[in-house]
Amino acid sequence: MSKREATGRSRETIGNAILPLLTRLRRGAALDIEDEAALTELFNGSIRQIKGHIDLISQGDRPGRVQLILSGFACRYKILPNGRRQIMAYLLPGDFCDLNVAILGQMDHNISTLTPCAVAQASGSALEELIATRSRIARALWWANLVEESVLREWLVNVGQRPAHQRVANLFCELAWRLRAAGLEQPEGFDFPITQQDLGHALGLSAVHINRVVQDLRATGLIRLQGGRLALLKPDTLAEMAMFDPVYLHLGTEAHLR
Amino acid sequence: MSKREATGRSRETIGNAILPLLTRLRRGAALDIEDEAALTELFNGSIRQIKGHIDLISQGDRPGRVQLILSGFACRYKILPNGRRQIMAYLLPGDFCDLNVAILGQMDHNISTLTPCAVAQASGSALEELIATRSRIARALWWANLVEESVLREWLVNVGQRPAHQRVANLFCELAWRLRAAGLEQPEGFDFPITQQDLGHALGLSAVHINRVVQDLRATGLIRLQGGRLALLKPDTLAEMAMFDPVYLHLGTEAHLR
DNA sequence: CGCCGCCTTGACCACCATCAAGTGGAGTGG
DNA sequence: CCACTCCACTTGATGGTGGTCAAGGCGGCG
Repeated sequence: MSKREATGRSRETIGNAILPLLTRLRRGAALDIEDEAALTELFNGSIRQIKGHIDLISQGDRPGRVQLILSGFACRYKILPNGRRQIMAYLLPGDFCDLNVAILGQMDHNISTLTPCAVAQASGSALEELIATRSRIARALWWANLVEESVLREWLVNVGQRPAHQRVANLFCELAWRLRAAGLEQPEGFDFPITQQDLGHALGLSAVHINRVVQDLRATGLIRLQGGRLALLKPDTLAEMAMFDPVYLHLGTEAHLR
Repeated sequence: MSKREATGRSRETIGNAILPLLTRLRRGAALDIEDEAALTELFNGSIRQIKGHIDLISQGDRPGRVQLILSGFACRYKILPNGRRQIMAYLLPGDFCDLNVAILGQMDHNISTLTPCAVAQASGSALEELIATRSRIARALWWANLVEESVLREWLVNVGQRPAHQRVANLFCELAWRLRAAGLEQPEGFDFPITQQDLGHALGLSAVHINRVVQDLRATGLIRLQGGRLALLKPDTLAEMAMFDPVYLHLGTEAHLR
């Protein structure tokens, strides 16, 4: 979880890989064709293919660039002096890694890949200029940031108030809804490459207990989870027992699973 | 915690009550005299005195105004269908209540006072104009928002990974550092009007257990907590046992307690 | 083929929730 | 001035949720 980056770097065109970002921003702000072109151009041409379990940026860094996940899963996390680790967000395609560091000045946590990822990067100054000159883009980025904060609040509720089985079910629902919204749903469920260890670190539970809960959810026919794929077999039942209410995801009214 | 507001409303001048906000924003962004005057003017003239345990804004609201805490304590919270309550932030003087709703469009949680509060409000459209025309102010507000998010991340770490006594100690440290930074420190500690019930709701612990932990902290001479006042008797020892590292508060390098 | 990471299952027990009863101070009304 | 109420704090007893430790199975990859 903390090898330092030693990875391929290539000049590919970004192509459709920017789509998850654009479809998401469209929900929250009115972008015109030029705005979208400017964003696409911003991240075009500097794409890196990064292996799993590599740090993208670490606490204390003051980078002059901003990174965007194009494919794969990543996470924000902190490690305490006693070695305990808390994951504070899962980053899916279309999520920014470190927009905040451009404003805050310094990273106060780490970001690492969970799976192999394609990551685009843009220079901080180019982004700053876009923010200064295109107010719609500035607003859209702020909006995306606020949605992330909203998700974070719900995670705190989850860890603070819900028993283990509800926590796990809730996270499964959230990821399913988000992946669907990003257009990453597939006939037989979703790619789900997160280990039970990493689920535990996100939910404040031990890997052993995650396993027992997953067994239960399987036994009651609510989910199928095997071979790195997750399918919600009874999304409504699962959402209800988890007290999952997708409002906090700010996906808009049209986003429903079934 | 959910009476609806029925409170005095008066036309006072804001005077020095705006200072906690300005001193905080100065840490994160360069504001000139005109910027500060514009912010002061924005909130001037519409100040409400609100009693304790009154909702300032509720989930689902779409208000056309933004509220700022001038004095007193408030909190963000959510209530689950089963009645459990999670506090997601304590709001101190100088904190915005609902800046995010101006961008997100809809509140996804509630805000209520914990004690009697003085609250200033500004119209959303006036704020929007300020953001559009004064880029330094826009940046400062975004910065304040990101600091809040950083605090939220640390709360998740706290609830997810730390045992009860560290959680409590950590929260005490955070509030002491923040109150000191806001200029609200007093010779004999701080005003600390938060009930043990509300501490529990913030930390994911029962009020009974909070009480036992507080007893321990008192017995070991680390804190004094009585009569609505809190004093950290051995700040360094407390911070160390709590694994408290104030970096996440983004107070700047000068902010140390002793 | 052999190693390594992840998943799985069992045994044990600690931390913390819940329930319950009692104390004490502040405010109110007689 | 005193009874009364209300709320926050306090303390004890009991039990459950979930952590820790340990060992074994299984699949992927070098």
